Amino acid sequence: MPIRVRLNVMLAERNVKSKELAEFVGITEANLSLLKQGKVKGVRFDTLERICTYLKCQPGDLLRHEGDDASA
Amino acid sequence: MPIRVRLNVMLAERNVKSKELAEFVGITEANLSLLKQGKVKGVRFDTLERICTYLKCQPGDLLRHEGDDASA
DNA sequence: CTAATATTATTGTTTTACGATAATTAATAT
DNA sequence: ATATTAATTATCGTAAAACAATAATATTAG
Repeated sequence: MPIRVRLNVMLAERNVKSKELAEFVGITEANLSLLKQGKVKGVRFDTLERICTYLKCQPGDLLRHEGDDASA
Repeated sequence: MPIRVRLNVMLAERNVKSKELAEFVGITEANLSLLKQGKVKGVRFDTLERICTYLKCQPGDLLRHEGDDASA
């Protein structure tokens, strides 16, 4: 069970455009899109940090580890 | 304000040895130590995932973004 | 349709996570 | 003190991948 990137949800909730976040973070829209779609294998902390700063959230809001709960 | 890696705390709380976590995750003790000390610039999701699995925790328990609260 | 936004695709570069190893430094006994 | 264990730090090397730059498609909205 992988780590799920919830950036998509966060952006939708706050009605933040990819472009403005990408500009603030300092990465291209293309790469931000890949991150949003969960198509990257990892993330650098400085990138994560800037995203958190802009969205005023914690890494835990963006990254979720699903599948270790024993809720039957 | 950077991302703080709280792995150190988590291991201490659960009394987990670096060696056993390193073996489970599939990385060397040396690299796990670097991650623990916050001396890496990023992390791969599959590594993060295995750590979360072993510690039965969420990424948010391991990574914290500090310094964006406006508690005056 | 047009226009704005977002995704995907390509190519290339640079960064770096990580392995492998060894040495050093704590701790924890004995 | 001295083993024994655990953890950190240090080198060197490599493979992976984050990222840039760009262009081509979607997707969505008017």
